[in-house]
Amino acid sequence: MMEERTFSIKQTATQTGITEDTIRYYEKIALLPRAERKDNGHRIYRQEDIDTIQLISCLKKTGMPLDEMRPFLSVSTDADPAEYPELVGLLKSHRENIVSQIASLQQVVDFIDMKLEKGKYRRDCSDETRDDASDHKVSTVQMNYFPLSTGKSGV
Amino acid sequence: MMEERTFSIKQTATQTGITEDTIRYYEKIALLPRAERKDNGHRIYRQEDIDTIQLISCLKKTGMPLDEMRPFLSVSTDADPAEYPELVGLLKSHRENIVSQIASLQQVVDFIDMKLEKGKYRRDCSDETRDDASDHKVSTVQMNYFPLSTGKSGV
DNA sequence: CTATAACTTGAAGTCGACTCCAAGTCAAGA
DNA sequence: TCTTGACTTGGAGTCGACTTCAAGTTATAG
Repeated sequence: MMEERTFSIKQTATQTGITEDTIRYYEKIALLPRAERKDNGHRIYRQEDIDTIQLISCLKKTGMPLDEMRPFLSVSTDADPAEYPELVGLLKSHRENIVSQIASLQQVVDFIDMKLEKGKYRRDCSDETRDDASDHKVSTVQMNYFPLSTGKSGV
Repeated sequence: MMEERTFSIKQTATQTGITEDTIRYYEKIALLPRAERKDNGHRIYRQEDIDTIQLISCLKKTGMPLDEMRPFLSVSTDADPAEYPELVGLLKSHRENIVSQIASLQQVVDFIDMKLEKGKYRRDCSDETRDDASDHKVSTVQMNYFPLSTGKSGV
C-alpha cells in the first residue's frame, strides 16, 4: 500500500497551467470541491484533483462556460456514466457541439487556405445562419474522423 | 449594370444571426467600418458587409478576440493577402492555433467517447501543460486533414 | 393628426471569468 | 527575534463583449 502523493496549490498550478488564483476561484464557485486542508489550512491536492482541473481546462478550450461543466466533472470523478442516463445525453449533445465547432474551425481553415493559396475570390464561412448547404462541402474532418453515428470511433 | 441590393440593419441581423445591437456595437468599436447612411440616417448594408459580419461570426467561433480580428477583416475586404506579407504570417499563425484547437476538441471527443463506450478508466486530455507526449497519440484529425506543411490542403 | 414601427444616438448596466488586494497565519532560516 | 515565503481569507476591481435604456427622428398606415 503506497502513500498517495499530494501537491501544494503552487505545484498544482504549475502542473495544470491554471493559476493559483483561478484554482481558488474554481473552488469558490464550487466548480471544484472544497480541497482538503493541512493542519495549517493549506490546500492539498491529489492526482485525481489535478486530472479534474485538467479536464476543466480542456473543456474551457471547447468554449464551454464554467457553469455547464459541473455535470461533466461529476462523470469524471464518479466512475461509470451509464449510471446517470441523463448525463449520457449531455455527453452526446456536447459531443455534437464539438463536432459542429470543428466544422466551424474547418471553415476558417478553408478561408485561410483559400487566402493563402491564391488571392482568390471570397467564399465565406457560414453554416446555420444562411441555408446554402448545397455548395457547403461536408467537412472532411467530420467525414474522416467522426462516425456520425454517435458510437465508437474507428481509431 | 444591375443596381446592388442593399439591406437594413434588421435584415442584416437576420441574415447573419448577429443582433442589431451587436452590429452597431461592432461599428462603435470600429470592427466594422462606419456603415453608409440613408438620408434619414438609417444604416445601409451590402452583400460585402454581410460577408464581413459573417466572417466575424466565424472567427468568433474560433475564440478569437474582437481586437485581433481587424487584420483578418482587411484581408477579407481588400483583395490579395500576398500584398500584405505580415498578414500572411498572421494567417498562418492563426491557422496553427486552429489546428491545435481542433486537437483540443478532439481530446474532449475522445474523453466523451471513452466515457460513452465503456465505464472505462480516465485518460484525460492534456497537451503542453504536462509533457507526456509519448502516449499522446497524434490527433487523427491533424494527421488526416492538415498537411502540416502549411500550404495546400488536398481537398 | 396621431400612433406605430423602424430606426438613430450616447451612456450606463450586466455578466462571466478572472485578477488583484489587504490583512492575517504559520514554519523555517539567519 | 525578525524576516521571508508560502499560503489563507473576503472582497473589490478589471476586462471583453455585449445588452439595455432613454430620448429623439422619420415614414407609413389608419
